[in-house]
Order: sequence, then C-alpha cells, then structure tokens
Amino acid sequence: MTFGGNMKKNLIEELRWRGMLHDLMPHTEEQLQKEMTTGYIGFDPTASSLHIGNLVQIMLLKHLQLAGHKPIALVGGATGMIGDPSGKSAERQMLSEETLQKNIDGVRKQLANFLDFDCGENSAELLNNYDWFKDFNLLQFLREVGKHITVNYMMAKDSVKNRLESGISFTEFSYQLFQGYDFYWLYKNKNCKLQMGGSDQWGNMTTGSELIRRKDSGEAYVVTSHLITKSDGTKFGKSEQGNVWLDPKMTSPYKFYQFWLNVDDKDLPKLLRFFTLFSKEEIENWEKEYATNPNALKKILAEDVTRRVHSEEALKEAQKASDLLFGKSTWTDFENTEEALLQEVFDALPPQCVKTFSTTDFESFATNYDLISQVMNTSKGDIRRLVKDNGISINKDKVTHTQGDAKPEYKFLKDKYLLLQKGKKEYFVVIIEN
RNA sequence: GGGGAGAUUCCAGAGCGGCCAAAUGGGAAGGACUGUAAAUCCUUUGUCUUACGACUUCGCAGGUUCGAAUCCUGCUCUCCCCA
Repeated sequence: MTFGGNMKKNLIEELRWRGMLHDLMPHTEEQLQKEMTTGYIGFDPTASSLHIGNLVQIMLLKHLQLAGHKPIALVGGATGMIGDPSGKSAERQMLSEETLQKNIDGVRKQLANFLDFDCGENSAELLNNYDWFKDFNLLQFLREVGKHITVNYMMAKDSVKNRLESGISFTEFSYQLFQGYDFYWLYKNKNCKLQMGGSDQWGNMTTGSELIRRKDSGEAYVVTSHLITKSDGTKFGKSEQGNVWLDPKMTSPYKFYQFWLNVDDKDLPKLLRFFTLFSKEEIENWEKEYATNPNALKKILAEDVTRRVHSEEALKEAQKASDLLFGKSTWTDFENTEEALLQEVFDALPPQCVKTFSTTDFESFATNYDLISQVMNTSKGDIRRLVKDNGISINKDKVTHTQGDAKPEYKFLKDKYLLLQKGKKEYFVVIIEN
C-alpha cells in the first residue's frame, strides 16, 4: 500500500485524529493510497497578508506534503477579482486592481514560507490562477465551462441559495465556475486530482470535480476541513485589534505569541491538533502531564506556532519581551536589565506603542494627561476614565488623578525610557532622544 | 418605467417636535477575582472640561419653528414588489 516507497502517513487518518476532517468524496482514500497525488488549495488575496484562519488551510497542504503527496498553493489573482459569495450575507466591495496586486504579492510570499519547494518529486508549487484566466475570453469561457454546468446545479449550492433573498450579483454567482475551472486546469496541466479547503468551500469545490467529470470523464476528489471556531462560538483569530495576521508588520511576533498564550483553555485540545505538527502521542502525553496546568500547554502551542510562522529568533524575542513585560516584573527588574535586551524587548512591541520624543518635546507636555493621551493615541476623556479606574501606570506606578494634572516628572529608565501601561497587558514606551 | 420600505452613535436596533449625546442588546476598554484563562461582578463607551457645563453628532443640502434625530422640500444611496 505504498507508492514510490516514500509514503510516510495516511493523510486522511492524520486529519481524522486531529479532528480536522470534515468531509470527503468517496474513494478519496483509495486515490491517496494508490499513488503520489497532487492536491491544491486556493487562497483569495482579499488582504495583503494571510491570517490565522488561513493557517488551517496551510496546515492541510503541509500534511498533504508530509504524507508524501504534492501540494499546490494557488493564489486567486483571478477569483479575487470576482468575490466568493460563500459565507457572505451581502455583496462584497470589489478591490481595486492595484490593491489586488499588492495583496497577491503579499500572500504569495507568505505561502512560500510554509511548504518545501525543494524536496524532489513532491516539491510544492505556487501558482496564480490569473495566469490562465487572463487570456481566456468570455465566449470561450461560456462555451468551455458554462456549457457543462447547469444553472440549476449552481443554484442548489448553499452559498447561492442563502443569497437568493438578499440578492446576489451575476459576478459572485459565477464564482464557483471560476474556482471549478481552476480545478479543471490543474487537473489537465498538473495532474492535480485533489482539492482541499474549509467546509464552507464544499460547494465551490464539488463544482470543479463535476466539471472534470463532465468535460473529461475524469475523477477528482475533494476533502474539506472543519472551520476553526472558538468554544464560545465567536470567530477564531480575532484579537482586540482585529485579525491576527501572519505578516510581522501587521501583527508583531510578540503580539502573535501573546495571542496563543491567551487562548481559551477549552480550545486548547483543538488548537494543539490543528496548528502544531506534533504527533498524537506527544500531544496526548502533554495533555496528561499538564492536565492541571493549561498554561504549560499554551506555551507549547504558542512556541511552536510562532516558530513556524515567524522564526526561532522572533520567538526568542517575543518570549524575552513576554517574560519582562508580564509576570511579576517590577521596576527594579527593568532597571537591572541590560540596555541591549531592553531595546530588543521594546522592538518587539507593536510599532504604534513606541514613541520617540526629544527632550524639548517632552518638556512641552503640560500635564501627564497630555502626555498619556498623546502616547496612547486616545482622547483625554478616555485617559481620565482609565485613570479613575486605576488603569494607567507609568514606570509600574499607578497614576492617580492628582498626578494626572501635574507636569510629567520622572526618573527615566536608563536615562531615556519611560514605561507606560494601559491595563495590565498593554505596554507603551516613550524614548527620549537628544 | 411604476409602487413601497428604509438610511440613527463600533454593530444590531429603539426614538418620531422639547426631559436626546439619544433606550436596549452585542462588541470593546478598565477594574475586582484568577492562571497573561474562562465564568461572574462593577465601571466606562462623541469631543473638550477642575463631570458644573460647553461644543459637534442621527445619509447629504436647504427650510419651517423659540426649539428638530423627529415636520417640509430637494438630492444621494440601499432593499422589496410590479412592468
């Protein structure tokens, strides 16, 4: 039951025990056992970076490759221009071509990080469907694609059905044909027989399989994964600031690491299985060992994901920052930290949380309220409220109302840093430069 | 082309001449309790201000009125129904 002697794992089994498998077409397993199979997942460039939600799909491709098959990551340069109606209750805004191009570039770069592109016959490939759609004219499309799929079939898809009340444009209605043709094209040109994706993509994906059957009487398979949701039912991957992105410029590795440390206990079993590559035994052993210490598990999770998405160095920095910024760190801890390390820690903070002032600029703040609202970029009323609720600290000391109106007078850390906190978790740093 | 409904603060959604900076819910923020968790509780959620109050908001532009989110006129946009 091996092929080429290099089969490592049964993909479907792997996805099953991880709880990722949602649905698959009949005979998919046989196909995967029979030979090295090429499978693809499409990513629409709706933003200039992928986010944590997309990471599940990336993991699918990763598992595919680890099981000895060949993954293709497809950037939807063409389909992104149309807009997938799946899961959307209203017509979406079209992106300008300029934004789209920027997004495609960003997404391409990230995808390239996760897969092995140089490991022999099952090396990964990165493609853009714009390449085969750009010269495809409308008449050709209608004759070659449209003719094979009935409107009845298309209307039966949930993504379309759900929109019949609220309205759906022809553009979004036709989305599934484009995605379907992607699959067909890959089938013809890359011998791709498998498409994977989130469970919300089932409808779109089966259209492709259908097209392959009708046009070529070919067999092509579809596997879907569960969409990751939080135990409280809200959307996963949103933090206070919105989406958690994979781009370090949009979500700093520090924030990223913190995100995983802060997940709900109840989500841990699922997250460890979805987002790490550890084996069943490893995960189960840890869960036994740390049954009463979920923070240890979170650390394992956060470390692994941060390392793979960013890098070992980024992880180290994020951890250094976390150690200093959290826990029981005191003012003296900061003073005793050498400057180079402090610098690193502050670098790990999101850029908007670090402000540099000249001495004269700093002198020009009449009150602490002025200073704080400037640094934290919030209204003074807000800061007053926070101070009233004990929510602001400077240099690890709570700011009181009377202090708030006083002129800022501080002992600077290493003669140049001032440490502000909003709540317990959010740090801001002022750097004084001459 | 004809007819109807609607546009309110981050979102949903009340208000339908003064007591409206605008109910309620959600979200978000801070605090307490903890484990940088969850649940719970408390507070806050237009701007400024020594919270007394001042100023700017209810699709856009005008108008009526002592006074408008609320009434009138025009415009823009969205949705529904009929052709």
